[in-house]
Amino acid sequence: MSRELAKTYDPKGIEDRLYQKWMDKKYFHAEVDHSKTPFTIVIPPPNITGQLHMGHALDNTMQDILIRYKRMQGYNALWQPGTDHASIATEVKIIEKLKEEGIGKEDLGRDGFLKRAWEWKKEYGGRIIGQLKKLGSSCDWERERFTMDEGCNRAVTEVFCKMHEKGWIYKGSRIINWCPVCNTSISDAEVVYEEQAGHFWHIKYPVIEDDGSVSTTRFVEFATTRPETMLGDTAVAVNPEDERYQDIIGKKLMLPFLNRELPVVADSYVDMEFGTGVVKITPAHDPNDFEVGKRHNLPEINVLNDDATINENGGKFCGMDRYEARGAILKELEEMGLLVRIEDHVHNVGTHDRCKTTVEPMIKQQWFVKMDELIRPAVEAVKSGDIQLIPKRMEKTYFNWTDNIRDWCISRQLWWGHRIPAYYCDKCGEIAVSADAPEKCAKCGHDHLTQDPDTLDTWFSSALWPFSTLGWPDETEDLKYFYPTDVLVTGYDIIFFWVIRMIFSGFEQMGEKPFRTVLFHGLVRDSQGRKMSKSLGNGIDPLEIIEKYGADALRLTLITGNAPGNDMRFYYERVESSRNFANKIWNASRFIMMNMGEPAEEIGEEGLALEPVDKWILSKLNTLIREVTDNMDSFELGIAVQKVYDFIWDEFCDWYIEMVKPRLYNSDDQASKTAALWTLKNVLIDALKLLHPYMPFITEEIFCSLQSQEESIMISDWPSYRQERSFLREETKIETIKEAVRGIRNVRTEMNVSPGRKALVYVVSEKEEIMDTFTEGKLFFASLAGASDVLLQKDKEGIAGDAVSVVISGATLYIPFAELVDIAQETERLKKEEKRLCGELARVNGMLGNERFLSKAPQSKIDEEKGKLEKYTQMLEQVKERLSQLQG
RNA sequence: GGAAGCAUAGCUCAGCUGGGAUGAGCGCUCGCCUGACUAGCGGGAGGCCAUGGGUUCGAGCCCCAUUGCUUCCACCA
Repeated sequence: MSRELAKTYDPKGIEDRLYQKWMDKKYFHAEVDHSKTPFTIVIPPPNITGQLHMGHALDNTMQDILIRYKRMQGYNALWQPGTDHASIATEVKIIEKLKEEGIGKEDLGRDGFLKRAWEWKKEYGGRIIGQLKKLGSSCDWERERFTMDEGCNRAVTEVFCKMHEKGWIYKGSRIINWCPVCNTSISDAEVVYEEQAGHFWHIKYPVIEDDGSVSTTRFVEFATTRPETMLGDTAVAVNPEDERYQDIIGKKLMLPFLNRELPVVADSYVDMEFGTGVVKITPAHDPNDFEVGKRHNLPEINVLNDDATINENGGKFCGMDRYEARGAILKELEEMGLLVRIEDHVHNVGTHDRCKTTVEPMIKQQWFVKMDELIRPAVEAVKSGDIQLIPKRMEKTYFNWTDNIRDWCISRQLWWGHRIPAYYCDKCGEIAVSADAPEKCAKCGHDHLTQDPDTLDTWFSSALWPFSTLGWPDETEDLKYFYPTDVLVTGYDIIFFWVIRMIFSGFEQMGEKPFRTVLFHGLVRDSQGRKMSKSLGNGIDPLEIIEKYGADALRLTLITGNAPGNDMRFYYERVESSRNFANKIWNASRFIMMNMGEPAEEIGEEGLALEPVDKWILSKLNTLIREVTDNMDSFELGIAVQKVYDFIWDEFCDWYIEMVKPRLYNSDDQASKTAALWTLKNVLIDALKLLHPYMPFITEEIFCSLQSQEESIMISDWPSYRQERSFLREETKIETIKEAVRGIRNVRTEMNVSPGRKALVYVVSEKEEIMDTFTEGKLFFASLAGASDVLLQKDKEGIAGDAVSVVISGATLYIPFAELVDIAQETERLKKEEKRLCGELARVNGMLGNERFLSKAPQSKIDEEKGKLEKYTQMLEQVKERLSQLQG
């Protein structure tokens, strides 16, 4: 076997090869196994129209980390994948494509259109799956689902029928948001408000006098931002308390153009302070007016067609576009002297989040889900902590929505989606809701019924995702075993669209929450903090990053330096730094393999001549294992990997490997060399395991070449904390050495060691502890400023006082510590230290002298402080002694 | 109008339930091609933790106010 490995790590080829291997071995696959505890995550299904973007990359990296971690811990880990039909997004795309071919949606007809849609799905639906694989996602692809597959369709129909029977799904006339371009109603959540500069048109209507004549002197003035809606006015309202208008309440006004009589009604909805205190009421085109209309029994007159042109109720303006009509109406009003003035006005205009068209509130027959009862268990679950939101502050956002919930408009005038299972009798109009088309009308017996043409909001099926993917409505073993799922990972931006709806659906259909924990992440923004968007052209393609730096580097970048739920900025520099880390591990492993020679037979831990350095790194590793595991259990993914990163780079590479080199190069002591090699290899392996969830590819690649018999790191055991590997004494010892070495390095710069020479540093000390640490043997460390090699050794002759002796080019120098430093500098440093220690002591004394602290603080804390008191007192004494030496 | 978040090194951010800012990456600077790694090694300079009060033995962290930025919700004609 060749040990020749490239000097730099190149993920190209390696990643694809390993992913294929994992697939072949079926490591991602999970089946019901009652001997193991399940751990389940359902993927937020990406749209079939979608391409992998940074948000997906982050979301799926987090899920993969959790899944791989739990899998290594021995859980039966299932990551359930699938895609979303994304009704409106897909339909819009297909229409666009048809447009290029010069075909309209209507030309194809419903069936023809759906055929095209399925072709689209077949062609593009798999694209994003392939991209998720590039990222390393360990989903169980054998279980891949689609929101419009047979099972999900059944789930949707079942839920619709059940809820309809319960009376929680109803059909009704309401003001809904209508998108004239997409030609469909949209839910409140899909409306985005945009601030736009507009106008306030002050208009007046003439009063109809008691004798029936239209007054030429008495008018009522009001202001509007949408003059064209006047065609649908059926009243004018004032506040009942408003003194100014008491005389006209109950009178009638004349609506220009249409000669409709408008009653003046009194309603407390009107704000006296705002504008003129008069509001025109258009029940068919404004949600508030609709309510007023209901209270006063006003007629609802719809003046718009679905394409936002004026309909036959608009008199002579019939056929005009809404904005064209606005101009025409204003012009005529002006000519009639009814336009009083025009004011500039900035207001918020509702637009459709998909196409940015200004939505038009319209009165329509739509299907709704009644929310008040349904939402209750969903509120309770979060309140009681049955479902945990991370970070916790997301609960406020959650309750803000649940507290103000309105009925959910679920019908869409689209073709691509789940068709509503409602059938209308052609003869008597009776509605029948059922999974299968009824043969005849239950009321009149007529045998011809027509299905509702509308489809359901795309989130209706997504809401069922955690259990529909596990087989619901059938009572499957999967469902019993894997449900409820454990964690849902998603962005905070779809908390209303999706998270809440899954929660209430889970409780309603399953009688149980869909997941225990929701882990939110923020948005990935560009380096200037802007949202990545197509229109700005500032999107960064994760696949390009993977291509250039590798999936591991991308994953590490996305997961570090960011707290849950916070937005993050994407920097290429950070990807480079991640890539550099991959390279660092690669080279550390290369170093170890070079020294191992041919893959050696496994050496047992017992009987090893472990030296203090070995015990030190093992002890450090042991602590790391405990901390990382704790962090991951509390979903602190970024913190966990940061610790692994620091351990590998600083402790393992920069210190341990350097300290162990002399033992490897001068192999006179075989037992010592063996111990070093064993430690190198085993520490590396455990570190790789801790890193594997984050950087699956490189860890696997190294793991496999490091030990030929183990087939994969991803099914190896997660390292566990071992008490017997906690070597506190050795830790202290090596930390002392590190401090000494750093100290020597600092003075070294002033020693003018000529480049390319070797230096030997002998350390002489009366203090047994320091002696011991240096007698670890020949400690090698690189780059003591100018010296190409430096060896630290115990001096055999011994010189009083703390000192180092340096051998440069054959000449030996014994340098007491105190002389190595600039006395003025050192004095200053020591004085600072003294001051700090005095401060510390004051602090500790303050605490220990405080009765409230002593009575309230836990005993461990008090002991800790007592320990510090002792330590600081000692240190202060030493500092004082050194100071007096320097000054003396 | 209501709500939430953020303000810590030049930049981007970590700092867990109040207990020493040896914070991290990048950048900058000085010295090094040292037998794993220049995608590297070693050193260094950068912070009255936004402002003003308060609670506490002790505040980056808790409370109040102020300023600036971001986001979400509601939408008043």
